[in-house]
Amino acid sequence: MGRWEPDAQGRLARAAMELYIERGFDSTSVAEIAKRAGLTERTFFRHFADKREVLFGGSAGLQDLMVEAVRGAPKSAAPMAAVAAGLLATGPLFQDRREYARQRHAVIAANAELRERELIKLASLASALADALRGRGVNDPAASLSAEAGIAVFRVAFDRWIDISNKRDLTQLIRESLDELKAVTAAG
Amino acid sequence: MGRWEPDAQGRLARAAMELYIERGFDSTSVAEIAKRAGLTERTFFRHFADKREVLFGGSAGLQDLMVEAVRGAPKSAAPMAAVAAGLLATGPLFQDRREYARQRHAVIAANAELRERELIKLASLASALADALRGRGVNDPAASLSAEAGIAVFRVAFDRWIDISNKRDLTQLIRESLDELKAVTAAG
DNA sequence: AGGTCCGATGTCAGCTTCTGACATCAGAGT
DNA sequence: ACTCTGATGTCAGAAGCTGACATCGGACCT
Repeated sequence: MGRWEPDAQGRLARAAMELYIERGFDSTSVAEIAKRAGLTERTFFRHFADKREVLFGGSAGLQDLMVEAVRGAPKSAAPMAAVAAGLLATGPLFQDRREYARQRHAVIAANAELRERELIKLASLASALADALRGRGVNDPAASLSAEAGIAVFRVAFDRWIDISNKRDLTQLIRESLDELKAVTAAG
Repeated sequence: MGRWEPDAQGRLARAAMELYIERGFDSTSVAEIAKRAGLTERTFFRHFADKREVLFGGSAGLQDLMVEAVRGAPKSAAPMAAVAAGLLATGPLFQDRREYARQRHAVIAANAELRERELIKLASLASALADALRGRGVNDPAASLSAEAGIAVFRVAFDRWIDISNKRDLTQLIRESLDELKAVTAAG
């Protein structure tokens, strides 16, 4: 046995999530999170840059996944098709996590600061996607626009997937939203 | 003469902008801003919800302008065409403010918290646009997608307008970006 | 075995952002 | 004159976050 209980970061993340759900994000202090995890406030800030970051640890993985899929798309694929490949690659990642996604989504939706953080993560995603497209030889502004449009599609599809009345799977919803975007821009 | 110097809010905003430019956003404290404006810290927070909000006071006006233009678009206009009308309506508002826009943009770009705040303002804009479209009888997800795509276009066009090497006017850049989006989605 | 070093955590002191509660007082309205 | 309002000041304090330094089990070396 080590000097401390193992997985400090995991314990902090779980304690934080519990408290955010129990009493809301604003009403839980870092001191409380640390206490529940059996650690100190200072240690919390060694594992997470700030109180919000607890909820966004997974976003780097999502980004890598999308970027790899864009990179791996057929050379002949049009920019938007490559983006579509990126979006669709994330389906499996969320496959069995709909309930968790919904809880997390509820916590974030209830708080303006968290919504801000989520938006910047998505912006970072869009930026990474645009970079990946440029790596495929796509020029700006086509690269930026395709990436931004792709993220918009992802958001819309994800929100629909989260929606309680909706039982279709994420992949399908992404496809539908892509088609909708195509229809809408063609008609404008 | 009143009990206090007039235009407290304006003085605070100017003092803040000066300091943000001089020493960066992070390195200026609210106490300093208030001191330069000849007021107290507490008064700053009566005029601005937080330290960031100083830079985003105008966004409500922008939003109203866009929404009105979407509402006023011809009944026969397709969703994306109505959005385009909204975007193009903002051209005059920025006509003679390119230098200010550039300074403000530089301050925001240099700081993650400010970028977060900017993103949420744009998201609010997208949401208002989507509402306006629904008011025209456009259903979801077409309304959300058109609005999000419109904001993406606006961002891309605005960034290009800010770009020092670029002398074209905002309206023209918006038109070009709309066409690019159309091309890109049609090809995907 | 003994010694040394490392890295995760603790402790403490401090700054900054932001809020609530209450005081002050010029000017407007009566 | 009297009151009332609203913008500002004053004060105290919670909470987020950071730097500096201490602690000490375990890994690694000799």
